[in-house]
Amino acid sequence: MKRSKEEQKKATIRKLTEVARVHFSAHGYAEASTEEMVQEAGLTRGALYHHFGNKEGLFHAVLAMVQAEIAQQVESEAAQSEDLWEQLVLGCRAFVSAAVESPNRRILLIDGPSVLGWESWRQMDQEHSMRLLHEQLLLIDEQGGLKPVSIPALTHLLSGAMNEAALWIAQMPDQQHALIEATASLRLMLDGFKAQ
Amino acid sequence: MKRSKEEQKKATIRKLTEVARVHFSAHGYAEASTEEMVQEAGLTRGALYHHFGNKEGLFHAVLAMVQAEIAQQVESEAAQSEDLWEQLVLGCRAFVSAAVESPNRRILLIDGPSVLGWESWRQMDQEHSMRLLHEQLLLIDEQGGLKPVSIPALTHLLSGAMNEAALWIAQMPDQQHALIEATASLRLMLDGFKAQ
DNA sequence: TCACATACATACAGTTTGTATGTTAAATTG
DNA sequence: CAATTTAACATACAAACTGTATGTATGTGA
Repeated sequence: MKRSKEEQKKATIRKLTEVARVHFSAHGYAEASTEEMVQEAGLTRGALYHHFGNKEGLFHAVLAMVQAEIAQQVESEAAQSEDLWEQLVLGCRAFVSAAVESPNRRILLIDGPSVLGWESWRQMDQEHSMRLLHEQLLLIDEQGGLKPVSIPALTHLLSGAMNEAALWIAQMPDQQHALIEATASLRLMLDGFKAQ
Repeated sequence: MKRSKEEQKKATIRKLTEVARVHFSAHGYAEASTEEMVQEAGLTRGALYHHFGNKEGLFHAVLAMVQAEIAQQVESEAAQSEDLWEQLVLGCRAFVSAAVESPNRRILLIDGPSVLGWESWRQMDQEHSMRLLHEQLLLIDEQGGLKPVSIPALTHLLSGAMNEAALWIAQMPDQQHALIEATASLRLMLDGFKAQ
């Protein structure tokens, strides 16, 4: 049984990120021990530092995975409608739903900005979910669907609102109901920007 | 020169929190060394652990100070108007302005949730700025000023939007202009909830 | 096939947090 | 007012953790 080096590498990276995702989301970045993670992955810390440089590098890779997953869910959910505005609402709800999930929440919303710094975190977001939000708002604006407003400012406000919504929902006893309430509020919020 | 123990205690706590606030906001929680902080305060780590229990306890005290300061600024700014709705807008702008400031931003918005956990952080917020926001929304609602909406959900959405706005503004080249744009967007956002 | 690169493992050093113990001065009490 | 206690620290130490330097084995290209 001899795997090529490339296969080996891919497998190691995947195993480590998967294990790390669990530890980071369960215990938080600071409390997640590199030693415990590599042991659970059947490796040593040598492998971690070889592939990711340091602990932060591993976290970065995990966050990238989370971001990509969520963005994909948002995109496919938004594609359910033909109407630009309805796409926006569907995408927003999909984002909140995905961000609430425990394998994502802490990594994406709590530790992400703290570990990588807000600017790095934001840049990653720009390449995933936030990009979708921004592009959608631009599309709507092009068709005159928005009141005159700074699109970047609006994008950030909405993004922040949704992030907080996810964290709020996560700790509510009835999450399903909380999601409905948050979505309703979000819809009204969006209405404020709609050109009549 | 003999100070009473109570005076000594107060002075030590104040000195430590002040130094810690600088270190936490400049380097972040994880990179702020307890040894460096107590040295700069002219003490040893014994004093820190005596008064605050651990590093997290010190951070908690610093964050409480930051929260209290900001809440006071929000409250006094909102008091400039008689109109409930205008008070809300003024308070929101004051909050963003205060949260942008570098002695506050990282501690309040980046490291706070990560270090204390979102629920503890949120609970502290509930006792300060967020309480003001929530009460103001309730007041407006009592007078029929709001569309039918879940006030808690709305409170969180707005709070999240403002937090993100502060982080966005902070890294813009022209912060003054960014604050104006964010405030304008926020006003539209609030308009979405206004009963006509 | 032979030199090299890659994917790790191992060993070690440096830092940092937290705790346990000691010390001094103020406060309390008999 | 003397004796005792207690609070505010300082000091010393243990444990954990990250990062780095080095070693090794295996695959790969010339």
